[in-house]
Amino acid sequence: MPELPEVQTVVNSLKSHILNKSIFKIKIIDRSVIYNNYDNFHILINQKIINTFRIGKYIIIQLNNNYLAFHLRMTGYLYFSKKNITPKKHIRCYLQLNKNSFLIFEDIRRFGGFYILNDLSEIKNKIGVDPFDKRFSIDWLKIGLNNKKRQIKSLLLDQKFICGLGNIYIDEILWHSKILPLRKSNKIKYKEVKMLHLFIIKLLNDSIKHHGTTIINFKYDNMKTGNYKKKLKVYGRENKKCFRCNFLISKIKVAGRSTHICTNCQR
DNA sequence: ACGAATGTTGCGGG
DNA sequence: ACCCGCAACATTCG
Repeated sequence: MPELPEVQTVVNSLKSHILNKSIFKIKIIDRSVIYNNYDNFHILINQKIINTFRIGKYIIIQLNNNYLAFHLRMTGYLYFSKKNITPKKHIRCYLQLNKNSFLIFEDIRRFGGFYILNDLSEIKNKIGVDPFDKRFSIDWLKIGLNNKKRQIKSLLLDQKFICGLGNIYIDEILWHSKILPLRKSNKIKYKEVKMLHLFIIKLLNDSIKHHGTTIINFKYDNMKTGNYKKKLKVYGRENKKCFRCNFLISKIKVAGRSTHICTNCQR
């Protein structure tokens, strides 16, 4: 579920609670939550949290000597709590920061987890350009799209190309840009690239302002949900009227993912 | 009641 | 290079 705006929302909500606190205790309830280095996790004890930020869809927690890189995948929920409420069913691990401070990771489907890293190169090497990076320009996007012959939606889903977009925002961005998701990336015209570039930035920013989109599971802080769902134009609106032309929105599969389009005004 | 679907990613195979 | 299907897993929907 969580895409860039949801991940940013989580980072923003955690920051003031966890910054400058040290790790006092680590409880791993489900071993599969650590993507690497399982045996080493005790090295984190007594390290201080000196920063937290986002890279792509990763939540980075910077410590004195290491980084934790959390990925929420579909149903991850990372939040700060003043109480230890670990008997809850889907809690996979937690960090106790001090007597009344816990950083808790819940995950219903158990796909999420974190890496323990010495530096961020491993993460940076496996993802592409962030939409808020200076490198993300119209010309860069044009070259990147036209160098490949992939379905535009499939390419936008590829985190090695652009990191942070996912199924919901891609449907929304393509609707705003009036582009069908099945179009080949090398056939996208300059004018369309300009639209894509504009709406990628605009929709992500708008969504961050609304604390992201909650369809089913996404939560941040203490059970708060995102409000951007109200702004969605196509996602989840199959058989409803297109806000631009009143044609009925249809739902198809593209790149194996549910995809919402207006076949009248997207070309 | 049971198969399908759910916002993610990574892999193997054609 | 690119596309597809499947896998990981738990829950909900039709």
